[in-house]
Amino acid sequence: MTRPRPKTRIQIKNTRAILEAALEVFSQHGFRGSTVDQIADAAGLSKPNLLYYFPSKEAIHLELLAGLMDTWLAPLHQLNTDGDPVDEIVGYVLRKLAMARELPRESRLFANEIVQGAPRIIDQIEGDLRDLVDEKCKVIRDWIKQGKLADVDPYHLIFSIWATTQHYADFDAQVRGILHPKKDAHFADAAEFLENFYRRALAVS
Amino acid sequence: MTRPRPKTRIQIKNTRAILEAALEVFSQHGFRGSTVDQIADAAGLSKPNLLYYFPSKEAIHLELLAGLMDTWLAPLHQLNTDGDPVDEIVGYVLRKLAMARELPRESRLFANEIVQGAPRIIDQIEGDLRDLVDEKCKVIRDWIKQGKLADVDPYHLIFSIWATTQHYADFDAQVRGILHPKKDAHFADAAEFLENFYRRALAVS
DNA sequence: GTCTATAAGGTGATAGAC
DNA sequence: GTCTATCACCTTATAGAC
Repeated sequence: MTRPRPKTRIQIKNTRAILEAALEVFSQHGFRGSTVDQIADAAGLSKPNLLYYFPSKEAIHLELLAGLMDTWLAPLHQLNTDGDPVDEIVGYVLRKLAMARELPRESRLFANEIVQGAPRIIDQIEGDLRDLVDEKCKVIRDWIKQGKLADVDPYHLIFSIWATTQHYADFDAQVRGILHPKKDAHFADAAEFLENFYRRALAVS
Repeated sequence: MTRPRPKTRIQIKNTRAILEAALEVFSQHGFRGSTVDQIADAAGLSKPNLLYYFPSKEAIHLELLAGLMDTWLAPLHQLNTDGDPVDEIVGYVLRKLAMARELPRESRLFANEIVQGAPRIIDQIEGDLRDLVDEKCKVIRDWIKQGKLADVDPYHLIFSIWATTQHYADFDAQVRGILHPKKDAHFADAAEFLENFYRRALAVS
């Protein structure tokens, strides 16, 4: 029941192995579709041993989501008030696209959770995430007022950036199915498309 | 085992009730997260009675996906070679957004399936869907050659349209969480944002 | 056509030996 | 800390009465 406190090297190693395995399994099958057995196998532990480290399947899922929130929000955090507005937005788009390429499992973990109504994460969405988005939307509004950016709704701009970039991680199976056998390394094409697209759409005319 | 062939009124009614209930349940919890019990309850039938109409849970899921493919593809089908290119693309965007508003369950049904690797639908993606996309991408390429549209990769343009519009259905929980309590009817704002956005990005300069 | 009852196997979690 | 064994429950699907 009580989790081990004074962490030995082996405890740290096993905890990490469990979280890594859980990310792999949860991102692929969703919470309900994943079994403790699968995670234990992937982590190289027995089921009871895994449940010695975490009290329940839900506890693993929660720790994963909470632990990844910072990584998830980092690219938006970096949006810099003092930079060139269009460059800043494009930079955000490209950072987010890089994250979809490098951390697709993390993206799908969140996608699975949100598509199903975000039951285990709604508090974080209406907390840290909303606060950060509100803050950055004010910055974008200022840029627009100063005539440095086309007049667009900042919230829907951010939604569009999330949608277009995460699409390449979350709907990877579809993207590959459509592009196959034409293209393999489609991320470079996506980056070029998105950069040009956002530059054209956001430039003041 | 054998499904009823000469369909009586009650059989038609029950089959429809099952598919309607299955759409509700599958779109909310995914395939693995849904139980036959839930679907039977939602359809107002007993579990054995439901399994008299469909041989298995998977059969219901398959019939749902196959039956919705046409609806799913209709907005892209309507893309008209002879229309004004920018208007045609914007029209497609708005039809797709309207579909996200009016048929969010259908959108989430596909989203759940694709996020998890599209195991039960990959053939349709690499079949009908890919053929249609290939066809329409040729049309878009022609428009670009004729100088009627900005030079963009047509495949990634279509991906961006899917992403930005379906986002409002698939990630509804997040959109509401961010916008709450500011806005309720955000679809009108989304439509305005997307129309202006695609017009600016696609106009020849 | 619809029901009750139940088979058959999976699943989260625990007990207790080592 | 880790294991084997097991419990209690859930879930898909079927059998057979009505």
